[in-house]
Amino acid sequence: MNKKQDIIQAAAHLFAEQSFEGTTTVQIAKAAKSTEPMIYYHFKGKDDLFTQILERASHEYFSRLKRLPGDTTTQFEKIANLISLHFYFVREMPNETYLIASTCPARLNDPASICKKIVEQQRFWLTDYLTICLEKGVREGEFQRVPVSPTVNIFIALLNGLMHQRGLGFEKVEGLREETITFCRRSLVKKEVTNRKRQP
Amino acid sequence: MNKKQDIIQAAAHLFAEQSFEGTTTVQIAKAAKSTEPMIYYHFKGKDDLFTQILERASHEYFSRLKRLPGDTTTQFEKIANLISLHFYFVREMPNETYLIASTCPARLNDPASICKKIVEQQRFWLTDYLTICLEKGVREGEFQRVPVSPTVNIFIALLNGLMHQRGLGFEKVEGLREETITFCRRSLVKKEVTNRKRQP
Amino acid sequence: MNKKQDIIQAAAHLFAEQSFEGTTTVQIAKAAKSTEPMIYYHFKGKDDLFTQILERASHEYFSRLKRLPGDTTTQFEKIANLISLHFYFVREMPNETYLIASTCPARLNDPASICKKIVEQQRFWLTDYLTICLEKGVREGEFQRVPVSPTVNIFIALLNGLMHQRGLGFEKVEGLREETITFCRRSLVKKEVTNRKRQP
Amino acid sequence: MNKKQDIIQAAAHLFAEQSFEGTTTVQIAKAAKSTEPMIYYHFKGKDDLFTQILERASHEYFSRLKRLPGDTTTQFEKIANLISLHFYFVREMPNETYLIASTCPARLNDPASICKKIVEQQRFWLTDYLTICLEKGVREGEFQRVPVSPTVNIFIALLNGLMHQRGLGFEKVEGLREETITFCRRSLVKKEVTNRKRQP
DNA sequence: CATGAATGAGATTTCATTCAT
DNA sequence: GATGAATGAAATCTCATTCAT
Repeated sequence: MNKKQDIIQAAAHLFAEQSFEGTTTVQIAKAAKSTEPMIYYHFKGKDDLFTQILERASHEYFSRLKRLPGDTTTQFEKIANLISLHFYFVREMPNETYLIASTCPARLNDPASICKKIVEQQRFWLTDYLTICLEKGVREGEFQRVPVSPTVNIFIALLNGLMHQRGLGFEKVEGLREETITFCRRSLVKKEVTNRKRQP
Repeated sequence: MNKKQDIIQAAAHLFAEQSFEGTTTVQIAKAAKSTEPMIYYHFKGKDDLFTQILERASHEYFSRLKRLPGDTTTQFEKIANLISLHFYFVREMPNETYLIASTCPARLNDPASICKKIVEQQRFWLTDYLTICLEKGVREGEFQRVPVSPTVNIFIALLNGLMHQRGLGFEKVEGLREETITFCRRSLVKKEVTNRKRQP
Repeated sequence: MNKKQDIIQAAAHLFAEQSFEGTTTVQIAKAAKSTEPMIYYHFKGKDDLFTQILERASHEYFSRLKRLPGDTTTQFEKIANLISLHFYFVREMPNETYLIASTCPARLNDPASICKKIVEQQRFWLTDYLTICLEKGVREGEFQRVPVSPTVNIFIALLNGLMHQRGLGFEKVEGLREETITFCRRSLVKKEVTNRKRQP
Repeated sequence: MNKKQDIIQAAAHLFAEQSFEGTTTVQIAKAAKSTEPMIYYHFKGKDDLFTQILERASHEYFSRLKRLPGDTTTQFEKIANLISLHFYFVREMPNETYLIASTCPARLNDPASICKKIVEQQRFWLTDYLTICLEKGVREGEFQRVPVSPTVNIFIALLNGLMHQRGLGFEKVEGLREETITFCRRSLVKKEVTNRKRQP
């Protein structure tokens, strides 16, 4: 179980850095301090290795999404949690995040690929989660009167952009998570409410 | 000059869909209804073809950035223009946008690649543009007191996310551009200012 | 069209000598005085090359079978013709004959293989041809009262055995074709008839 | 001694079905419900396993040949016995028969292989046996005046064809053995003799 | 006897690139 | 400009064999 993990780690790293096709099995073997046949001992092939990496990563990602608390006092807290989750995920699994956000969209044409499944599931889940938040928040007067559907998409784009941090050199920026949340709060939450909360 | 264009178009499309490494010269030739040797007649090689596509695209992108008006009445207008520019660019050159946003980050390790140049230049330019906007806007009381550096990065992430529309299935969403601008305005521009502007 | 023929020739020879799996593409390329990629230029792969060889061979074989004259004066002539045909075929296309007779039966488990098709077609055709001959010959008093079905199978076994000459070292045996025919005539054709024919 | 037998059985079956080269040690191990290292515990290697299978089979085959009664009343009985022997052998050891008849001829080029030994020995033995039978039978007036050498080869071809039953779908044909003998008797044995034998 | 893991050698296949025409 | 054929280099994958336990 040791070598297999090494291979997965090495491959995830290389796939994220060089793309799936741009990474050779020799490179993976070398990076994992193993040999090519070992890859084929543990995996059915390069595709399978890729699939397993993405399956692990997406499993972790979606299980985190599902574990998000449903009983927050405000709707915005839910959105803040969602943003934080993505920041933490990027930090803990940078390679995997990058694979999901970047490699997957490029592979949507192959319907057999897990990529299609992941991207669709992610889109569906985020849309669902955000739609409910926004509708409730607007209805209950917590949020401004924003049009739900486009706003949902703006959030998805933002989260997706944040998942690309690795390629954008955001690692060193301090306080980005908190500020992203604040940025969104200012846009969504009604002024009066915010002020009242902060003033006392 | 006809065939060359065909090749560029075909290649841009395939590179965006399958990544650079995942696309073969045979595929390009076939998609361009031409032959492999023709590719080598017009380009030095696959790398050169890729480079030329990105050069054209980035040239267009940066020249649009540079043509952004510098004499707007408000700072937010500048930001709105920047957002709009990205929406228009994505719509007009979807493949190229995708290449810049998605393929490039994966190729930052190769220092010879234009990718590095483009990504760095883009990051530099956007940072510069947004920093000036935000500092001025904050200083002049148009914007709320946002911390400049993180906010700049949030914008970059958002723009980057928007450039991935192709992979996110945003094509059908109506009014996304306008709503993105509104979303950012609500977050940045001081209420009083906005209200004053709109009320009279 | 030159190199392609060379490859086919070389491959047919090697496949017959060493079996399909026992023959490597390097060997084929070398024997054809060509290179491995050339094989893949002309054929989809080793399987395809094998398939094309067998298709050519079986096409030739079956078209010869179909060209057998139907208007012979005696039924035995038909059988003699069938035997001769196999001798000539073995002599002209020894490798291909060997492939059909020897490689094919070993590949009957793969239903996608042409092998299955060829073997079944051959069996069907020979059975048909021989059954008609024998039934007619028996009915008309030319042949002795032989049970048709087993006799058909004996002929098929005999023809199959003759197709293995290459592996049995029969090349040098003189007069084998004629004697095979005579052997079968003696067994099938009624004495009186034979005598009458020969005596006058 | 249990596992070793399992391996031999599994290997014989697979070799017959897929050829030696087309069968992998993993397949053998799996089919024998054992593991690869077990194969190497019992055999020196794949070659050795193959050799042992063929040695057993050919030993059994040749010892049956040698046990054929030499004191029959007629020469044709000897031939009938030879034919029967092959039928029984095929039925009892179908895989092994197939290996001898089909795999061996394809491996005649490798002089180290037992295949060469078996094929040559078989050919030699059958030629010897049949030649003596035929010469004696002709000389003593039991047989018609057939040319010995070609007729020997016809028999060898026929026996060889019968050994391929497995690949020809003869399993279901009833009475094939008896009819094969009758077929040959009619061709060889003088009418008068036959009649005399049968009439009283 | 038994097995999971490992490996060197080599087989099949792909691909960017070029040559001859 | 254009193309069919060719090729060197390398990528993916397989497999007989062995090691450590």
